[in-house]
Amino acid sequence: MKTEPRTATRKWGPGLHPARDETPKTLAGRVAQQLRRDIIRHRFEPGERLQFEKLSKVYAVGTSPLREALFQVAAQGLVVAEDHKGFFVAPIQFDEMLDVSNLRANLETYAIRGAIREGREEWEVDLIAAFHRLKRAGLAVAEDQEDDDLRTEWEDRHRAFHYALCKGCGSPWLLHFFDELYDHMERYRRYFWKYAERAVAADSEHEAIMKAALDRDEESAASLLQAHFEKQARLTMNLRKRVEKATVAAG
Amino acid sequence: MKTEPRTATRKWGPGLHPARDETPKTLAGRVAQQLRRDIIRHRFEPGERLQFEKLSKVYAVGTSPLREALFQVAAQGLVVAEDHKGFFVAPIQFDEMLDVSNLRANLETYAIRGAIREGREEWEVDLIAAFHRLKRAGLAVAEDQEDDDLRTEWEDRHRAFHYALCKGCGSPWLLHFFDELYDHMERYRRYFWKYAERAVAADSEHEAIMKAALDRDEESAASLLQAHFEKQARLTMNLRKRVEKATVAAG
DNA sequence: ATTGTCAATATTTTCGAAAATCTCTTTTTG
DNA sequence: CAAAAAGAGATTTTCGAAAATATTGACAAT
Repeated sequence: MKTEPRTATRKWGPGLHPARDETPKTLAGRVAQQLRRDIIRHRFEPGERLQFEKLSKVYAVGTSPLREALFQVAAQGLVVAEDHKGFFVAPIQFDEMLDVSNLRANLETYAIRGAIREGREEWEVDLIAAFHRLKRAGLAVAEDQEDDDLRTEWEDRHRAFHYALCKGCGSPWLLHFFDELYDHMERYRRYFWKYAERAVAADSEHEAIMKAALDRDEESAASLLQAHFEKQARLTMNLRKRVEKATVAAG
Repeated sequence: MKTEPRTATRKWGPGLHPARDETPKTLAGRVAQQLRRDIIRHRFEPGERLQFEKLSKVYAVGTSPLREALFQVAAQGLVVAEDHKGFFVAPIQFDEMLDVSNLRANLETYAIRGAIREGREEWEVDLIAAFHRLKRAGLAVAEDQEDDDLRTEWEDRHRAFHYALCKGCGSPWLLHFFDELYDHMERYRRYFWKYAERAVAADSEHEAIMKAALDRDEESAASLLQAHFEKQARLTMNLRKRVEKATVAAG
């Protein structure tokens, strides 16, 4: 016999994504993480060209790991790749934002239903904890609406809350899509920070959703969550004209 | 002025995926396509190690494009990447198959509802055409159940039919997830060909779904589609024990 | 016998330069 | 003068070798 075929240690589920918190052990992975983060936080302009020479300096890596990182992020849609032409930061498009929002609404209501049916004690505990942390962050933001670090903390906890809601459903694929979509949504939300009144008034909605979930009331939880998404989308679209005016003026 | 910032030409939507039919202009893209195809068609064993030296010869490319291709496919979950350890063909896992199937059921029923509400004439025409092609392929397969080329043709048309069903919803993100999930599902289905009775008896279900869709009957279409998925999942799971026995015996 | 250490080997990862492709300007042609 | 062609320059893509990391097997210690 030649070589005993080694097989993958990781159990199963989509992708290579190193479980969001893990630190990648390769340059390529690290750059991918940074790049993702930097795009979400608008360190690059929407549609901006991502040149190798420039990025090589910014991230202090050679072309190989950079290229690999770019492909990873492109697979997620935060970067757009065009053969022989290069890579570009994904544009900001209102139509896409609505698409992402609608799909999230569908996915998360589906997930919460599953979680309510199958979620175990651990799910409940994590959910309550996540809400508590979100609530605290919301209060902090309300006190100082200009502090971007506080807002970032809120953003992280907001993601964690929604994730906790979905987690009990036990579908790795759904959670994978959740992550991909949430990244885009976060990017859009941050884009609107610049223009929106700084207000975090959604905590009561979050609380109501959580309570319905803990009561194992599938219908209430699902419809509250759906309404939550629709309301946020509506609020955001109200900003549309203002933003478009501002960007036109700036460009 | 320095450089007029070029921006991406592609409008928007997820990813780099070159619209499924387009031929990539780079080696990396071409290899990614081939690799995807080869994994779906089981030219590699589940869990098998994908070594650079070996793959370099198989696809006749250097390490750079190969590596980039691997990352692209890994982002989709068909390949699993482990830092400094290499790449592996995704394992075959029944739990995952069920997960994929359930999520597809949710996504496609959601899509068909949207399509029924918003789909235009073009959607109807494409759908009818796709069904007709699928039906023809089904008849061909029924005549010679051993011919793998016929089966492959059926498989392609089956994908096209489901895609046509969803397409009218007008959500690029949903269609993107559709593609990713379908690839996995096709891989699982092909895995079972080895063990299953060769029968393509689902065409009547497809026809019923299509008719409900064309009648713009959201509820019927959605529940028929849901039932379609559940039935297929049930049938497949019945094979589970047989397959497990076979693989244990082989290993 | 089992565990631990170390060196040797195999493999992945990264770099730097060559090749291929695209972009933009200039020149030629109708 | 407009439009096509050609050439120079910039950028991406690919290759081949060097560096970094994992794996294997031998040998020593408990």
